[in-house]
Amino acid sequence: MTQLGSSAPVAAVPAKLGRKRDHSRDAEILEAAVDVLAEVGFDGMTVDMVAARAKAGKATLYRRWTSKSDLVLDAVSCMKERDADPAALPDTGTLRGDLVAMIKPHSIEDSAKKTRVMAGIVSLLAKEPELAQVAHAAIMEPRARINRLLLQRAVDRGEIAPVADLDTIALIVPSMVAYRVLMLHLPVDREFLLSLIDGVLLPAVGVRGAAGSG
Amino acid sequence: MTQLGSSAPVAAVPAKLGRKRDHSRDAEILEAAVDVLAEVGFDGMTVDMVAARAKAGKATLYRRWTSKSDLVLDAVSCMKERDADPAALPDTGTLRGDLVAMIKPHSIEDSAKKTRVMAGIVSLLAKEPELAQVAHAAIMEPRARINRLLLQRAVDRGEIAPVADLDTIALIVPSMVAYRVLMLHLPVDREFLLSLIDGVLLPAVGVRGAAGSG
DNA sequence: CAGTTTCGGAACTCCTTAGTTCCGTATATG
DNA sequence: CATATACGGAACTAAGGAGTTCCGAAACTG
Repeated sequence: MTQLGSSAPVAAVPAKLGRKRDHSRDAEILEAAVDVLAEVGFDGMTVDMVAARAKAGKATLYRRWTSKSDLVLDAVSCMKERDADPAALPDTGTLRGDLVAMIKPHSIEDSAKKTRVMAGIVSLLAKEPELAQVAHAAIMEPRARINRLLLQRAVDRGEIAPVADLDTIALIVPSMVAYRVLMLHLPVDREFLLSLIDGVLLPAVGVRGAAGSG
Repeated sequence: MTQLGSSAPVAAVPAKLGRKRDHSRDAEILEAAVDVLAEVGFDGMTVDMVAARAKAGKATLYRRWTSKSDLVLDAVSCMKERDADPAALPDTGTLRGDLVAMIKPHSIEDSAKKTRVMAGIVSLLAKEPELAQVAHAAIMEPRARINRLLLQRAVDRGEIAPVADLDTIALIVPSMVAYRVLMLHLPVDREFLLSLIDGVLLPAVGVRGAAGSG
């Protein structure tokens, strides 16, 4: 029945400390599953691949998850990090400054991997609505959430006019990044993200930047 | 070797007129393949499914295409219609009018199906660069091309300022439609498309529409 | 009306992979 | 040291699907 929530990784455990059910081992296996998923997709992925990558036996995987689908569902849902603390987000005083400050090599790499995972399960989503929800919540929504926050702060400080459709605006960059990775198979680099910010997002919210004039 | 270009559907043939190699039969089979692809994706699709849908024998399929991949490659590339004649595009005098005139039930349905096909092969694109190119050219590029044309006309008539990044702007709507269909599994209806036009695309090119005011 | 060709369809082979079982080993407990 | 538990790994079963082969039936050819 591909039931989720069966295992919550806890970490904060030194290393292998025994032969009791080791929940940090779960996390290692799930991480291996995510890696394989990103590389070959759900249908290209075999349980043996995941076991090998995690240096585990296939039996171990089936002791912890009931099926391949169950494993993948858990792996995807565990990709969701704690929501970023709003106080920890950049606060440069301008919307553009905040958006640009979000562009870091680490976040680009992270985003690319998440998008590749998404690519690996896209064809499943139609059949598995539960996975669709979990995947979106874990992979796509966090970035949109941050964008909504930055935009709302810009509205609150009067930098931009109130936006009618904040949810849609916040999806511009994630959508176009996903398109570029999935459909075009082009890399997402700093330059591309800057062109989205300056050429699409900021103009769309009424900021006339250095790019627009002709 | 998954070679393409092996069959060009001709149509313009009354019906079954003989036992010579019937190229309109190719088109029927390819259409069946596209339908199945849209419904279950590449990995969910079996050659038997396609044969059954086309009321053909599996042997017939293998007489015409060397492999499942070959069949799919041909099917996807045959989805590309002739490029729309620029003269046949709407010409209402305003960019918004042209964009809205492009929203027709037929085109919405067509776009949804194309996007579902794309979803069915996304995970393949990483392994099959040839398919990636063909799929993009057949499925995604035509719509972007139309958008580029409409935008360029608006620039030419002085309605909007010259756009630095026309290619990117033309991808806004296709990207966000794809995102909505693939990731969110929400329907793409007229209302959503209008909200993209008025809430994202037109603001991004500097048209202050009726939607923006708060 | 023979001869030819392609057809639809069924039966078949072969391979991959999900899921199971078994076993020797390593570690913690007492 | 004896016991119990979970482990990694390998061998196994079962099912599904790609690709092949064969055959009787249709329909064009001449």
